[in-house]
Amino acid sequence: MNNVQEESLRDQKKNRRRLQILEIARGIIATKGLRSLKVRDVAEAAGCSVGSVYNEFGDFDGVILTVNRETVQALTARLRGVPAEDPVRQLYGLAETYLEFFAEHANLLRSLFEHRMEDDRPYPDDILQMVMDAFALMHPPLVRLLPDADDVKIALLSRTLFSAVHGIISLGLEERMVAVPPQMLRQQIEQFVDAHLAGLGILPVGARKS
Amino acid sequence: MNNVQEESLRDQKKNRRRLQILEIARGIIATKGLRSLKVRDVAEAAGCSVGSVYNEFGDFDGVILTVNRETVQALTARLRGVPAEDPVRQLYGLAETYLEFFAEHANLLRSLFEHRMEDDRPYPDDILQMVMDAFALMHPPLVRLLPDADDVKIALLSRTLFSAVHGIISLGLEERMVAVPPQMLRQQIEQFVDAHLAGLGILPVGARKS
DNA sequence: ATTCTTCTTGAACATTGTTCATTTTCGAGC
DNA sequence: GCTCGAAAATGAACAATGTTCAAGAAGAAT
Repeated sequence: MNNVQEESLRDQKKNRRRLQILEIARGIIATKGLRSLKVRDVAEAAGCSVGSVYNEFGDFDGVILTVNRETVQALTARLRGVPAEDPVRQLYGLAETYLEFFAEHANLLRSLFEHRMEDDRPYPDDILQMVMDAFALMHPPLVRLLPDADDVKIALLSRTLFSAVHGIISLGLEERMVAVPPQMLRQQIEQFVDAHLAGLGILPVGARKS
Repeated sequence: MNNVQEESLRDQKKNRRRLQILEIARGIIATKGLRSLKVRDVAEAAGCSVGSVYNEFGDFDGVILTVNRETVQALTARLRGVPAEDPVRQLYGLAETYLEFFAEHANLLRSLFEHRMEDDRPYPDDILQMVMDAFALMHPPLVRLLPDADDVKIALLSRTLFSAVHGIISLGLEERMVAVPPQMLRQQIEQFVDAHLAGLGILPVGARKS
């Protein structure tokens, strides 16, 4: 069969509109929060009817989930860009990059972590898996730093450590909680990772100041 | 003036109904999640009209916020019950008690941390303050363990550490994320606190095993 | 050009938060 | 006890928003 997608005019329009809807939805979530996302607003801004949104995404959750999927993809791409030469620096870098990304896209991240499905339908597995994979990015550097440790334990440690960083950042950036003044967050994160690595018997980065 | 509240029949009914509404709303949130909470369901279960719910709480957010307020109060009460003899044990106890409480009332805690107000109205200050106070409960034991440290730094450390524990627990208990197998969470938390305290130069609890 | 398939539309419907004129209930003064 | 005014309760109506679907439009196939 001929897989050289000779895209039909119909498909072109469909794809263009799909991207447009997503861009608009993402913009609304990012600027005004998930709770302000309304089907009619999206449809109007995209210049189509509400029915088309449903045609394309099944239901409104479908739009949200697609945005969330792209959010975690963007996050993963950013995290993968952290240099891996030095494992300790890599861990710092992952935490700080997560902080940067979260600060830039706070509402998108909240949509990813806080959105609940209607009824009790399960969250799509692929998104869960991608989040897990992102949180597992601390695994390789930890393996290098703790070569004698059990791999399963390191996997757990990776998720625990990343979850801890996530907690510090997500609460710290929540202006309503004012848990930590934002300008201090980066420093707090650094000290936190520092102390934790020291507790694991790993040399702090201070010993190798550039 | 006579403050010996001789409660009128009217006030009795009002208070009884208020408590009833809250109990029903809390039950629905706890069992089916915040998203399943509907005015009409609450009103019907409480045997009154929807108007009465509005009379008592202003709007529906008022019901949710009142439940959230009581949740953080209950949490604080539980955390205050952690023995304070030994500061290290106290820190462990706070983390484990938070885990217990979160596991028992996961949906109520999620309502507390994830609920967004309509429009952009601010979250009530008193609730924020109570959450902050709860997260500051690690302050006293940390002061005892780090007597030479700056008090402001310890305050930040307290919130950072508690936020980290919160992150580990909230993601770990999120079945949809399956970040950490629940039965291992307690152990993970223990190891986490352990490593972090060690990193701060504090003797691990192993050195003082009972 | 005709037909067939598919997509689009938007009005209608369903659900749910909110309001408010009316009715009911309670308490105070007689 | 009765009456009256204040306060509360009511629930129908309204508003906002997610969802469906019959009818029409647009593109593809012949």
